[in-house]
Amino acid sequence: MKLSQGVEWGLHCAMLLAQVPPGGLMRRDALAGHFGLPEAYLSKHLQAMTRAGVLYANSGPKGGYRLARTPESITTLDVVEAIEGTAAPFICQEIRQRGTGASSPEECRRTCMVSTVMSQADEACRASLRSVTIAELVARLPDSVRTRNAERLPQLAH
Amino acid sequence: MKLSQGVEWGLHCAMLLAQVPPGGLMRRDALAGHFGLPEAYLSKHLQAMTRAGVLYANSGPKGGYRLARTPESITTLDVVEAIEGTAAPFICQEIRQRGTGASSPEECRRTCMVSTVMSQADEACRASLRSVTIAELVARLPDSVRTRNAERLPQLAH
DNA sequence: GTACCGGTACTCGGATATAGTATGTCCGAGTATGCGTGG
DNA sequence: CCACGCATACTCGGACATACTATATCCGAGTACCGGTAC
Repeated sequence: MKLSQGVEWGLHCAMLLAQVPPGGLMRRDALAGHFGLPEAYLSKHLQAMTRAGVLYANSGPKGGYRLARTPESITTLDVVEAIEGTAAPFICQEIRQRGTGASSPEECRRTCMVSTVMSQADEACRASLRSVTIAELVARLPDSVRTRNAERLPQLAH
Repeated sequence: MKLSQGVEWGLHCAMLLAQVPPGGLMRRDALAGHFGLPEAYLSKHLQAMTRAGVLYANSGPKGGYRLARTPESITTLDVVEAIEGTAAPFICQEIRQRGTGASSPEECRRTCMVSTVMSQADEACRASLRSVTIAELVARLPDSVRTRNAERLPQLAH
């Protein structure tokens, strides 16, 4: 059940990219250096976010990453699903239909209660993540951090 | 992020044990046979639930498992935590304090927003699981299943 | 002087090793039973 | 006949292999730039 640490990296990177001036691209090594992360491994997560349509990437000189949409339209759930995958964490194996105490297909027309409860918990978790956007995360950063980024990022981006 | 399949096994076993007549113990092989599960591996999860105080186990002849408490006082969260562990799925590594863009300890007096959001989602998930008890899961089983269990279980338990 | 072309340097993307955890299995510790024995 | 002690069979508990996924890294595909060259 442990959550990948890549989620933390992805969210912080998304927050940082949200603070880059419009039109600016930020290179992979700049992102990695800003947070002290291994660039080679970070690339995997950035790649996943790009595939999921959260980031937009450009190759070649003057290339780099930027958000694919506005920070207001990107939720934390988008980032988590981009990295962890959209598959449900719980997959019912219908063990109620197996073994000596197996239920008949008739009795299984309704979804297994265990599966239902787990799905509800999953949905509650997703709803919580969906309710917060990247823009809101950035807005709640300390003022000093935002101002420092506003000063440093134009130099790192291009 | 994938959830262990042992959770499904544990919940179904807890539901079944809740239907055993009071005072009756159910052996491990009976549980495994009822659901068609590998007995050797199931023992690991039953062991975890016993350690967590969800189940009570008795060794020797006439031994077996029973619920440690009433089905009304055992929540699905209890079972999930017993098997998956109580550790939070997300652990903040404070990458905001690392790298060239590191924030000062002053700016980090407040908890990292990323960590906060993830904790809220985790708490939402737990609250959802906590709101459903084993007794309620059993109550929502099809009548035919409950009656069949009421007939079969006294033979399997002792 | 200008437009075209080729080479070059730089960026991201996917294929490739390694480590840690979930999965699956086995044998040993502990216990109530049942029998044999002695009083 | 009764009580005690011992051997036994049966149960769960934890130590031991294996498979899969997350972690970590590297090199190749693609692109924009820059300089040289021909007109």
